[in-house]
Amino acid sequence: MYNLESIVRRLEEQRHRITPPRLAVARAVLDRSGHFSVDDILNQVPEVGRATVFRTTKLLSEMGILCRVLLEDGSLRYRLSHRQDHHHHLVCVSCTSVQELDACIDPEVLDDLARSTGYQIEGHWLEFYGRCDTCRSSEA
Amino acid sequence: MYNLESIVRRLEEQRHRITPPRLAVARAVLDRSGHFSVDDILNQVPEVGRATVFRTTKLLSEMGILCRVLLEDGSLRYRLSHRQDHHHHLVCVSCTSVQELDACIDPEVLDDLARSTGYQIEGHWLEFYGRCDTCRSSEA
DNA sequence: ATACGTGCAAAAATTTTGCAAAGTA
DNA sequence: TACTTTGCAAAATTTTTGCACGTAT
Repeated sequence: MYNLESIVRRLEEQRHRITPPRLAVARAVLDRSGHFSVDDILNQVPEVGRATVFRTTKLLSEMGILCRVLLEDGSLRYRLSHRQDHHHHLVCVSCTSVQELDACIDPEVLDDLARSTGYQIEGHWLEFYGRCDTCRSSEA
Repeated sequence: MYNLESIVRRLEEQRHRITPPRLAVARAVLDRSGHFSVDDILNQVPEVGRATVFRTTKLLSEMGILCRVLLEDGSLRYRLSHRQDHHHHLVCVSCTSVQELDACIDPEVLDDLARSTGYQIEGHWLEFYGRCDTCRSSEA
C-alpha cells in the first residue's frame, strides 16, 4: 500500500526530484480509491499547471505507481497501482472501485492461439466489469 | 464476408437511407483488411464532410458492420466486422491485420472471479497482440 | 554552469454540436 | 409537408509543445 513517503522514496531512488507539484499530484492520486482521469487530478490541484499534471501522471505511470485502467467504453483512466507486475482489473461500473487481479490468461490458451493463428503472441489487454458487493447491496 | 451489396441491404433493412456519403464510407471501410481510425476514412473520402464520416462510422458500428478494436496503447480503432456476436481480436502489431477469435473467457473463470471478489461480473474486454506469420517471415 | 522542472499560452489532435440547406418519403 | 441527412464552421475536449524563467546540483 502506497503512502506519500513511499512515493517520495521511489522518486528519490529513480533520481527524480521531489518538487511541490509532484507532491501535490501524489497526494491527489493517494486520495482516490478508484480510477480517475487526468482531468480529475487537474481539478483537484488547480495550483499545478496543466502540462505538469500530464507530465507527472505520465511519470508516475512509467514508474509503476500509477497504472492505466481501461473502461468498458474504451476510455483510459489511471489508478494507483499496488503491484508493479503484469495484472488485470475488475472495475465496478457503478462506483469507480477497482480490484487488481492475480488471474491471467492461461499459457496453454496462448499456445493454442499461436498454433491456430500462426501469430506470435506478444501481449494482451484484459479487463473485467461488474458490480461490486457494496453497490449491489445499496441498489437492492 | 461483407460486400457493398450486403451493407446496402442491411441499411435498407434497418430503414436507413442509402446516400452517396454512406456509400462512399462503406466502400472505404470495405477497402481495408485491418483496423483504421476515423481519420483514415476522413482522408480516404475527402469529398464527405468531417461530421458525416463520424456519424456514418458510428452508425455502421451500431449496426454491427464495424466493430471497435482496442490497440495495445489503449487507443480505439474501427474494423469491418464479420461477426455480430461477442468476440475478441488478435491484432498484428506490425501490419494492422486483425483476426476475429472464437475463444472467450472460460465461464468457470468468471464464476470463480465472482465468488472470490463478490462482484457480479457483467462484461470484459479482451484483445491479444502479436505478430502475424507474414510480418514475421518478412522481418526474418 | 549545467540539468532539470515549471507555468503559461499556443498549437495540435480528435470529436461534437448547431444550423441552414438539400434531399426523400 | 414532415422527416432525414448533409456540409460547414464553430465549439468543446483532451493532450502536446515551445519557451522563458526558476531551482537544484
